[in-house]
Amino acid sequence: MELIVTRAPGGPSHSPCGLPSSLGQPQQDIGDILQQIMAITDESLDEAQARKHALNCHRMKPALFSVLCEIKEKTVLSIRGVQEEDPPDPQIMRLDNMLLAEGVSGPEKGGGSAAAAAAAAAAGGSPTDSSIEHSDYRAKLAQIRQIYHSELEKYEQACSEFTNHVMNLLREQSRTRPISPKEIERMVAIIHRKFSSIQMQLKQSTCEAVMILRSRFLDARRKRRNFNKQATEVLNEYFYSHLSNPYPSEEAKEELAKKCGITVSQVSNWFGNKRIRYKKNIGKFQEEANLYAVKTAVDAANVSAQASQANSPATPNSAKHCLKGKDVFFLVVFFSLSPPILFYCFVFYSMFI
DNA sequence: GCTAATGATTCTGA
DNA sequence: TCAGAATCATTAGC
Repeated sequence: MELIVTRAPGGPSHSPCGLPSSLGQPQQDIGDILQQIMAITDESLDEAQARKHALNCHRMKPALFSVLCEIKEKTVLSIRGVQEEDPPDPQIMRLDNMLLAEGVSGPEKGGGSAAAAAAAAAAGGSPTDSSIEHSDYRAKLAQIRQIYHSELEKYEQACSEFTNHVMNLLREQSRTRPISPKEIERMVAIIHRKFSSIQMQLKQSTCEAVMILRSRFLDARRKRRNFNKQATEVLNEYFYSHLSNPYPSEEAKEELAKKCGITVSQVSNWFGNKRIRYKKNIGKFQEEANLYAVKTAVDAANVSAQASQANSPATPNSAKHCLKGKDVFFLVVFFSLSPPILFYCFVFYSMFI
């Protein structure tokens, strides 16, 4: 690098801009200009503007600028290669994929319908229940989506504003110091990187919110629904009619599940709970046991009566009604008697029918 | 709001 | 692996 500084022949001792045009020695001249540049930051804004203007008009400015360009070029060369393009952040990619899969980012697709449906099935709810759950889930997901997009828009706007501001500043500064377009690009990249870390936090928070929503929705215990009356009756009938061995086989469980409109594991849970609770408090369940014993007996009797009726077509309908009246009677008797007597009553009832 | 009932989960032992 | 036991969380009735 060689800097040739020449004094304007016969020129004034001060430049038209008010700066001393020379100080006798070229080196001293350059040193003075540099000192003035460095001092700009310590000055007030108005003073700095005036000083900037004066420096821009200084006759030594082009020479100094070219030197700075030369130094800058070397510096940039030395750091070139260090600032390579960053590979896409795997964490951001994961978050993006998740948000896309959940329907939070990307096109709206009735986000999480599959999750909602799966959760409804897992909870064993009725179709009506599941549709209510489904719409609830979708509404909450839509809320998350809306917040996410509005925040994202804010960040993007802030990022763009800040980038423009910095670019304008650098362009302005490029008049007094050498700033290449590449440097401006690099600065923009740095700003974007900073903003993308903020964006990542937003994405992470959104993912967490979706996860919480999903876990709440999928947590069957939170959304426990009592089985309907018919299902409970079917299960109780089986339980009390197999009281000596209330352990349904897999086939029986499947059949019960089908009858009750619940899953096999729900049937298993029900029998597990029932066995333990019955064992713990037999007295409490005795009445229920009696009821189902009678019900089973009545059903059996009805089947038997229907069979005999089929064999003797002359039997009048009134007989059937009479039988039903007796059923009621025996039901009353069953409830009013103690369990040991019930057994004999049941035997008597069977014989009588 | 309290309490009993109930479905689900978790832990333990055979 | 399955059943028993304890416990949790929710629902329903008062």
